[in-house]
Amino acid sequence: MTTPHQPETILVCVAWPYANNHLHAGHLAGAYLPADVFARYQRLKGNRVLMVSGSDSHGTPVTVRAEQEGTTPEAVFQRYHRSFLETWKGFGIGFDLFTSTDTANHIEVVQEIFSRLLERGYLYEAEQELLYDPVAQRFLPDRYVEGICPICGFDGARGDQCDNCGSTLDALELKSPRSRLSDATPERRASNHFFLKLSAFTEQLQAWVEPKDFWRPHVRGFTLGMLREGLKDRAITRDLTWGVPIPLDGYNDKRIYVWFEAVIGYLSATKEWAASAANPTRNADDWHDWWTDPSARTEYFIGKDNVPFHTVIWPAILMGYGGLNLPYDVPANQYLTMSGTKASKSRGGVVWLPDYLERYDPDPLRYMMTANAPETSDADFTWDEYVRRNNDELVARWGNLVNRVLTITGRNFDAKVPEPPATLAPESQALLDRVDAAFDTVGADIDRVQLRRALNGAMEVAQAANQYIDARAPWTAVKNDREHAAETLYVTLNVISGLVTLLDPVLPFTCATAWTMLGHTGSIEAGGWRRTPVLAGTALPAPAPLFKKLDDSVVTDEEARLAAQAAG
RNA sequence: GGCAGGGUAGCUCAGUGGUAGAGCAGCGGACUCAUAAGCCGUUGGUCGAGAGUUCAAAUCUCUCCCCUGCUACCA
Repeated sequence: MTTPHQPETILVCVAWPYANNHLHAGHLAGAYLPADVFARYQRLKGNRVLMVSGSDSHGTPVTVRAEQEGTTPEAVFQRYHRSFLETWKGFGIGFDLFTSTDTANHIEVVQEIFSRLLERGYLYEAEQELLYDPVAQRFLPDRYVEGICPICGFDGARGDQCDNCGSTLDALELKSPRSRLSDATPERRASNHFFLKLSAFTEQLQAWVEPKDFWRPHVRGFTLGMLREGLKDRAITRDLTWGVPIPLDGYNDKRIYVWFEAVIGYLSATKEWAASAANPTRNADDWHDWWTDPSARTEYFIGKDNVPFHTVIWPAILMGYGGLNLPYDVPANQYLTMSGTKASKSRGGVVWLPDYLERYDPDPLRYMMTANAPETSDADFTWDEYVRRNNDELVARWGNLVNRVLTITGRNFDAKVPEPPATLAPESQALLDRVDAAFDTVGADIDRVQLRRALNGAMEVAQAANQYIDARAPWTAVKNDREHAAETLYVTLNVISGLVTLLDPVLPFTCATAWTMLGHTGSIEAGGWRRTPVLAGTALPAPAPLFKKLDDSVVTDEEARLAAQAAG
């Protein structure tokens, strides 16, 4: 039983992936999957949801990859942008718009924000001394410089940090510095840049974050700690030619840098969507509904490495600009580790998503990553656990429940939903009540982005249904008490119907199949966040298993694949 | 070094003041509709270490140890 409610307006913002490589399992677990589960639930609930993100086409990694391949940043970005779109399709990540930072609209929005912040005195120009690679003819970010650590003497320390002793460094301190791009010795050069006056927002940010007691402890704690230490102004421009141009004369060789510009993508994507054919009203001003109506919720799904940009820098930009909604929540996930090691685009040893889809179905990975999501601490992915969850939980507990009930009904009741008695037995009514109540509890969990708990709550109902069936043994009753069996199957089919909707946010592909096997027409989403009743007499199509049981050889095969990848 | 998160059964993890929990693995049992799945029972933990507060602490305070991440020109 769900209570009627006013539809909410919710913007689901998801991190913008660097378009410099394919996506791996860590991306999915960290941001894209939780965002999609959340958005699917909100749509089922009848809320007005817009889910946006896009490829980050700028940034050093894209440029570096292009140089390594002897091609252009545009070509690199285009290639991986297409890969991302395929990945979303394959895993059912339902963006309303997945654009990129390489659009005229985005550039316009970024420049408008830049100009207003400059006008208001939140940007200022100052000179800074940087390392320049004379061979590659580029200024070097700290981490692209290597040299001898001034603290421990380790040769191979990066400009930002020494991997040997863990010290935080300034690239200018390194002894015998060399560029990681060309091996050349970098030279010092002064350059003028625009700085964002973050220091001006410390108190305002503190007052904003302090009451957010519903934020995840690691997100809120990290943010408050950072504010306590005090914010330093940051340069938001770079000496580059690939990026958003500065909207002033005389800065042709400089660009606005990604960390300032990419977060603005949430706003520019909303504007792009509003003006596009995807918006039913075709009213370009609709972006206001998500950004200037204070009742709208904006939720940001990101990995923990992205927290400062979404709880400090982006809010500061919004405060400086004025009149736009600040983030409601930033449910950042921790990391997904691969058999104990951190997933990394560069280091390998990861499960690449396009590769996964060539061999397996999307729902089992969606399930596994929701059940074991890195919500409070890092979570480990192992193929052993993947196979176990698939076989024990999806196949055995849930898929088998559907299959056994549909099979018994098909064989004994002419493939039609049996007629229940006028009054249901107490245990029958209790089970139906339990499913209906789960819509409130599971829904509340998803709304707070406690997806692990939500999924667990739904799966407990599946377990209760198995217990109910076992206790009432319809396979026996069908021979000596048909009415008893009819009641059991009628009730269980209805419980399954509820479970299909409860599980749909996590398992959209298999739930769509199960939905039709229950004789329902239309979409699950149209049915809403409630148990869609299965009516007596409805014809049931022939059932088929929802999930495939996986052989243990999957574990050894995939582990060998990972090992080969890490070695090669 | 600083900051943050975490350290609970063999494994993956719930559990923020009131007699230690789930799933899996192990062991035993009853059933047989179902992808040999499902169900019942059971073995197993000095809740990282120590001290403190309390009638009572996994849960609050302090110290220490270990793991992970961040430390702001990677985003």
